[in-house]
Amino acid sequence: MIDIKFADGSVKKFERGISAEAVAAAISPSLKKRCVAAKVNGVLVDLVRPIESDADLELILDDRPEALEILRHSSAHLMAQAVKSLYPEAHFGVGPAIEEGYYYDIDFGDKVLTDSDLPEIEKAMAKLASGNQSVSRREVSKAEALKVFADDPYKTELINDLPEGEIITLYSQGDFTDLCRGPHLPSTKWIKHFKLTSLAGAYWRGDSKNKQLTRIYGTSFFSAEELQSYLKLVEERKKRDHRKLGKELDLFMLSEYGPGFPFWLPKGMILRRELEAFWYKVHLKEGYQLIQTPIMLNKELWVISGHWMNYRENMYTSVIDDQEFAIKPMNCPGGMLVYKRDIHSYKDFPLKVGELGLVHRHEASGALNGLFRVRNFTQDDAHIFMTEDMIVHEIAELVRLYDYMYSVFGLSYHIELSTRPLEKFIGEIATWDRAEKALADALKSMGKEYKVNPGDGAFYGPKLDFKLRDSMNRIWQCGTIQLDMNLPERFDLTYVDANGEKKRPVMLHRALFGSIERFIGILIEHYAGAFPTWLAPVQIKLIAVNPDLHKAYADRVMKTLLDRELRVETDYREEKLGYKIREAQTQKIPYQIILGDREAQEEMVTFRRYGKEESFTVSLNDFVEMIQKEIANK
RNA sequence: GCCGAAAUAGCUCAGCUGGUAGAGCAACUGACUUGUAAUCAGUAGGUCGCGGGUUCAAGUCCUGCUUUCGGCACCA
Repeated sequence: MIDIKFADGSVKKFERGISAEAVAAAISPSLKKRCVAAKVNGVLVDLVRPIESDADLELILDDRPEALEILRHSSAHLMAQAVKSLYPEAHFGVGPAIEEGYYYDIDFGDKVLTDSDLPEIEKAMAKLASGNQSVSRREVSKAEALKVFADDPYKTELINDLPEGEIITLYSQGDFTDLCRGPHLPSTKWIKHFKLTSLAGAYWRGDSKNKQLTRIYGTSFFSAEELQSYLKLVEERKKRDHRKLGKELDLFMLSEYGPGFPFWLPKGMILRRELEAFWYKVHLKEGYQLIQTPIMLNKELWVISGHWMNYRENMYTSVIDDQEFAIKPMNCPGGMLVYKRDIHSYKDFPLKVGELGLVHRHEASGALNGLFRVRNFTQDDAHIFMTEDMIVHEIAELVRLYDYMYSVFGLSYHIELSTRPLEKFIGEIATWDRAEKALADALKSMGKEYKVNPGDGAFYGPKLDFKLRDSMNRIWQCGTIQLDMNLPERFDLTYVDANGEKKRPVMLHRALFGSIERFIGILIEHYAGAFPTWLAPVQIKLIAVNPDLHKAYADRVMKTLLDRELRVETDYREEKLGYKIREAQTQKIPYQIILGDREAQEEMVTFRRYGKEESFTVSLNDFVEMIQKEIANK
């Protein structure tokens, strides 16, 4: 007999070699029904794995995130089984569970799979799943595994890469066997609510030098309701797509004459200018100085900065008077020149210099995506020069600033600290260690949680990245704070210390929105195009009930609102009220004001908020006061 | 850049196996004179992304290019 200790601390005796499934069944049949897998001594295993000695046992029920991952992983296997039955020539790569589902990379040989082939695969999956095949696990030697997958070049490659002596496991269901670490569901009967979602090319082992396989994406849930609500979320994201809303709300456009170079339309321009005005205002208050450096600078500058060496393929260049020039992909080299114009004293520090700088980067054509990935964009950049002992305090100041700015938009975030790369890095390891510690200390001093990404820093220094979560539960990397141990050296930046000696300053690059263009794209989707009043391109729509009778009063109201710097549009068309309301609503204008006899007689306005049914009648002055207060509070 | 798909009126889309284009919305004109999410009627609007080819005939088939979309790779 062995002792099984449960998560609640209780201990029970069972026969040696009992499975978690049998343990669950012994407790209650209903528990067994909901069991997907088990954690034995903290290790996730199949439900049917025999437990050979005393162990801590945790049953993984179907409401656990781990359970969903197992379901999806098993769904990927089921899909592979279905594909194999339909396309016997197919060779399989890898098929993991991912954030919102699973995929499998498959080599179909000469056969080109299209979306229209997916339903057939789905059908085959459903048929196989309903067969209630049991899933079995088998441990084999490397030689044996190679024999099983002798005809499968990708699996063979994977097996060959496994360390000698490692226990290799195979999972089988019906006539299908896959190389897999597991764990898996005990039976395919669990897989009921799934869908194949899309098809794409994907490089074998994620390397663009390798052959491209066909990747089939799918998702899977334990209940029909969860699948439905996921599909609804996908629909909602599509509705909020900034490319679609940008077109519908006349914010920006793209032209095939300039792929990746967005055009800002009048309404988008207002949004953009409001955002920038806010940024300028806050940064001036924070003690930043503002500069603007040229778009295009001589190649020699980029040689000094190191960009010419490392990133030349992504830079646009041009020859002017026999001299090679490059359009800036980053603002820092220009900023360095500004710093060097003057002699600096330690008394000037921290010196905070901001720039909304338009940069150009030649992104791969396939990477372009609306405002999210463009070839020219405006970085809300700043460079902070200081002494090393100021780092902790300045980082803390920045985190406080970011915290405030993101909160204005209702965006939550988490921070990731990326540390020194293992190979490609410059400078002394001791300096890196100090810099990394300074970043971490700043966060700790503020009680901020953070995740460490070891080795993920830039070659010139460690960094903090701010990952925002939007209203659709997606993560966007926007803010960044990077310590740069490279440029001050390359540009020979100096300051004069208290002893009158020249010293090397420490420099920080930082961006808060990252790219103004991209951030606006995020805001469009985050707000679903219904911007808060301070950002809305049109804040108020004035609708005259009967243009003939009420236009004069409406014009007076408009003048008052314009005088108060509110953004107003009028609708004097000879249409039914409902028609005009509807249009204002679809344009997501925050306030609609209805003006008719009742309002004209007493200098009143009747307003209705976007998305709300009720309307309120107040004096024009009260309305102005209310909306101005709202705008001021953001 | 790579794999796959797509491009038709300002927008959203239809156009089957080839027979020189169609709807709804928007625009314009007129009627209606409107009180909270689409009043009615009419008019106009297109080198079917661009080039080449097959054919008596191409939006439709083939081909090159451009752009877009879904991914992959990339993202200092």
